Amino acid sequence: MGRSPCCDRRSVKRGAWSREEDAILTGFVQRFANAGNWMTLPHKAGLNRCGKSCRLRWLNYLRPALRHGQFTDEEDSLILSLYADIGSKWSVIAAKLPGRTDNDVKNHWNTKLKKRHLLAMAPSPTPPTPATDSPSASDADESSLPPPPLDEEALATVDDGGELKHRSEELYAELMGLIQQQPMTGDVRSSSSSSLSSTPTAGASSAGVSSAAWSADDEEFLPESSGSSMVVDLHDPCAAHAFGATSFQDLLASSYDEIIGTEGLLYY
DNA sequence: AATTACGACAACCGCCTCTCA
DNA sequence: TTGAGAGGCGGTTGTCGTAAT
Repeated sequence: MGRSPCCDRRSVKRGAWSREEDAILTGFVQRFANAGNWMTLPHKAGLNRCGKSCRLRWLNYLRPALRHGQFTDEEDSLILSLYADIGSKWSVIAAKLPGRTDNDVKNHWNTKLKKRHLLAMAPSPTPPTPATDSPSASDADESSLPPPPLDEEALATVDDGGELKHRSEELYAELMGLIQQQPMTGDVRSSSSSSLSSTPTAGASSAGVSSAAWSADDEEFLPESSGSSMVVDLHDPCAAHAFGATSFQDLLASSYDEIIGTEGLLYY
């Protein structure tokens, strides 16, 4: 029996995405958000990619309002706290971190936080003396470490007004406050006009960005135009000529940095 | 200067769940 | 009710840049 692959791996391109592919995918998703599904998108958009790959690229990298770059201490603490609470439910954890994807959180965990988590879990090689037992007594960085993780039984004992739950909620509220104070400019793909709560790809489950889906039923997904920007039909050769290029491939290759606007639309 | 080790992150893989005919 | 297709998700791998040797 076995499961048939979603696409022929031999016939589709794999590996890193090019700028041109990004631009085509972004333009297509923005323009035809309600016109189909991910499996048919590559064919319609003229991309030689697997539909799943397109979806992943959009969700993890091209989507508006995504935040790339370093995680803050508050985010680290929240991730560690949530991991201790629910485990490796990266999509759930990412939903608590506006602008972060489950892949981002997962990568961050595997490269950094996992070690901190293991260090925190590891038993001390020597029994702690009363003098060194107090928090942050031996290491200045200890103060940034999360509290020791709790197992499920322990969690069950603190469900009502438990400190862990409170701490998690406090951290989240603190994080939200910090994020809202930050100007939205500066990040390459941060949206200047779309708020985090109105992320167009946010699913109905209120899970936030990580549960985003390009759903044919999602009528609120991405407006066709935004503000005074122009939306370009990538398949219209006349449009390409209007911008002084023989084709959009040429156009995209020559001016990618201007093409990808703050909302991922094709701006000019 | 060359090589190795490591960190960061993008992308892929395969299984599971959900939806719909 | 059921089976196929699509989406969602967690685990894993690949690649590239940089620090260390």
